[in-house]
Amino acid sequence: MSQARKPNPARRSERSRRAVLDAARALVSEVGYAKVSIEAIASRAGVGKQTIYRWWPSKGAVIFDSFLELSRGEDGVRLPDTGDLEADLKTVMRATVAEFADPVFEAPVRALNLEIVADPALADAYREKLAGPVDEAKKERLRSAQRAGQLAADADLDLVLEVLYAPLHQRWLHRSGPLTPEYADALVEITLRAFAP
Amino acid sequence: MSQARKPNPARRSERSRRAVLDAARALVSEVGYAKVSIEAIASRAGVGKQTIYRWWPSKGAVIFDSFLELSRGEDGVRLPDTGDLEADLKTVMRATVAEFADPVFEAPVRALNLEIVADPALADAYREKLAGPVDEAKKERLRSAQRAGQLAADADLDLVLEVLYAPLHQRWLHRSGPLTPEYADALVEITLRAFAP
Amino acid sequence: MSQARKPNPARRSERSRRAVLDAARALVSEVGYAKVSIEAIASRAGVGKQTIYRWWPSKGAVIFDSFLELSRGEDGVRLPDTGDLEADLKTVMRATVAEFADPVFEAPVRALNLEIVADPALADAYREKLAGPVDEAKKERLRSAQRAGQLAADADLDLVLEVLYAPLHQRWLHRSGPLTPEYADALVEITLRAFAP
Amino acid sequence: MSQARKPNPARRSERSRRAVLDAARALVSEVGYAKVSIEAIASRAGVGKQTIYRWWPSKGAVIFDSFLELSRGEDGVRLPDTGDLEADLKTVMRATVAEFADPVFEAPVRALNLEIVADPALADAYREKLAGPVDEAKKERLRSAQRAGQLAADADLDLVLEVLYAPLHQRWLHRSGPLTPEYADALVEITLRAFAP
DNA sequence: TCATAATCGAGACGGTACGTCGCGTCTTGGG
DNA sequence: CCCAAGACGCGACGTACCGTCTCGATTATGA
Repeated sequence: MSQARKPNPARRSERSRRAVLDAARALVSEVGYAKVSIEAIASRAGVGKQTIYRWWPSKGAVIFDSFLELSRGEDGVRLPDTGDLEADLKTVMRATVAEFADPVFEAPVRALNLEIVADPALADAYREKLAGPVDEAKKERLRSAQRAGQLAADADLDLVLEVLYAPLHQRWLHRSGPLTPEYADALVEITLRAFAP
Repeated sequence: MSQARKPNPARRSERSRRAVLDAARALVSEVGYAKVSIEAIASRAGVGKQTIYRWWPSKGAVIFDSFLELSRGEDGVRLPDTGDLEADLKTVMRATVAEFADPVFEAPVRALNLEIVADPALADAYREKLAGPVDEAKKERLRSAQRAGQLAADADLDLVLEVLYAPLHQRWLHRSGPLTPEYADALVEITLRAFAP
Repeated sequence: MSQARKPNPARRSERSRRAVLDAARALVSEVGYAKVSIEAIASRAGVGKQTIYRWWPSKGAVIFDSFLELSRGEDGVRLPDTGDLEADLKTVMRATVAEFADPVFEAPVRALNLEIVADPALADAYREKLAGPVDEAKKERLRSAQRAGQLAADADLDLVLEVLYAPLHQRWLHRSGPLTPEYADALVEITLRAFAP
Repeated sequence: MSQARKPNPARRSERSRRAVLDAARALVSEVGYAKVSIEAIASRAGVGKQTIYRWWPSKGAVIFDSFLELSRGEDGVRLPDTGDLEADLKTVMRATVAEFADPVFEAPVRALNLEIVADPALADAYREKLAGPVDEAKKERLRSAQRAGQLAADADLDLVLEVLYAPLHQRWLHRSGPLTPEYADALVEITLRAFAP
């Protein structure tokens, strides 16, 4: 039998790992997700193809990892808490809108979304590693608001986040409308009205 | 100069067109969007590859067109209007939830979403040809509700639709939570509260 | 049954015929025999592909015909007859050598030879329509020499021509040596010695 | 710049090389030179197309190589030397005539000639690798005859070979006459008369 | 301390699909 | 009925990458 070779992570070359992830990120920005090939990543990284196949199961996984790498060290995300929920959320939402408007984020973030839609395993990893911590921070802020009586005490916080963010994400993904600060504000106002105490 | 040989649509073979679209639809269902190749479509359709390249710019466009074809004749979409907005919306939303739960729709609809995210041109076509008419029907129902005083008269109807549907779509796309009738109801209630007169 | 359609030559368009042959000749010179396509000939000639397929059985036949066309009117080829066979033959052979050295003849004549080697039907046509008349003129000169006692009376004239020309043709076809006036002379001398009375 | 990826011959797979050449030879015999495709060779050889393109520049080169392969080990070609030049040459020429009459040789040898006429590089390789050694053996026999006073001491041996063989080759290539033992004899006699001491 | 085993770069391999070219046939509309 | 135009099914082209598979040449322990 062809023994599912298990490489020994202890011997893994850190230098190669970084080179691969850096090359992956650069290529996604330059040519777009669909046109990135493992061959190109290996070549750009100065790495043998086998080294990639040894440590990652798919192109999507490599690129996903390259995003993960970016967000390392961003631990302890924390939302502003001035006591004024509406103001705080508008600050955050306006920042999100601005981020999406940045063309530098366009290619990689769209690539990330493609992977998530296409691959359930990556979707799981995304929720756990990337979205999870951020969502938790947001929910923490919402809980603080619940304690302050600015939000229905029995509101389903996951649902609140969906109502708040999903319209924005969809509009960006589908390019179905402009992403403006006013739009950010409107989403906050609507959400707060929907989940008012 | 880029030549851009323009085929003469008058001579286009209707038989080939149908065969290609049918084959495309079948293959997406059978093997999934990513694994469908133009070669396979041509072969299945009993058509030369050139015939596909002559009339469609990309695999995505073929598959997109195959969806379009499905929804032809569905003109005059019309939402129920019993006078009770909440009940009507819940009916519609529950139906939507059920549709998304149907494994037969899984592959093609996910494929459609991948195309839209990846290709602006297809996103435009989607909004105009597929989403547009349906959205218009929904907005018609909402306008009726506005006249009946069940919805804020100044509500931005596009926004209402986003708040109503985007959470559902996102949950499905990201597989980030269960799609239940209760979830459908919850979205309707929240939306109505947010946009109450 | 699919009736081997027999076109009516009476209705044939002379204008198209010329255009095709001219285009064929031009293309062989420009891109070489192998790279000439019927599609290109038709396009260059401003003629429908069917018109070519209607009147010629193959690409080779078209190109062959284009050579035939060139040699029309060259009727009554006649070799010089000064009474001195050796001098006359040297004149002719030197002219032949010079012709082969002309780069303008290179592509078409090589193409012609390729056709002849590859296609027995064209080889027959070649012998009958192109080589035949010329060979007959040569043999006429040789017969005159036989009468003058400069050549063995029982010499097989076809064989004489082969000994005279085949080495030259082969050297040119295989590029296996230089084609010089001295070479032409040498072939004449050898042949005359071989077939001396 | 033209990149010109150079594969590393050290890593070349001998098994693939043989399989390709064997397949090429078989296909030429079966369907004829013109109808052999690289795709068919690769498929028959159980080899990726890229493996062919990596090591050979053209279909002609593959097929040519397949002939070369056949003649390996045929080193030390040597003509009979009974002391009687005329008898020896007739033996050899009759054998050559018989060879050309063999339908098994028809397709491949004609293919070889087409390549040589069409491609100067292959013509060079032909002269060096295939014709060269054989010609050298023939010239060796002729030198022996010169020493024995059966041939002019100052005869240009390349020319002798041309006069001897070119008529035969041409007759076969152009199918312009029958190849009989008598024809072989006649060529020998003529040549000996032409180059008599 | 050194052999020894895994990882590394490189890249050849059998394949699949790409997007293009040309084949020979067929259809359309004009003269 | 011929003609120009050109769409059609088909087959092959030469290229790009896929994922697997050797190759030496470094490492980096653990005997």
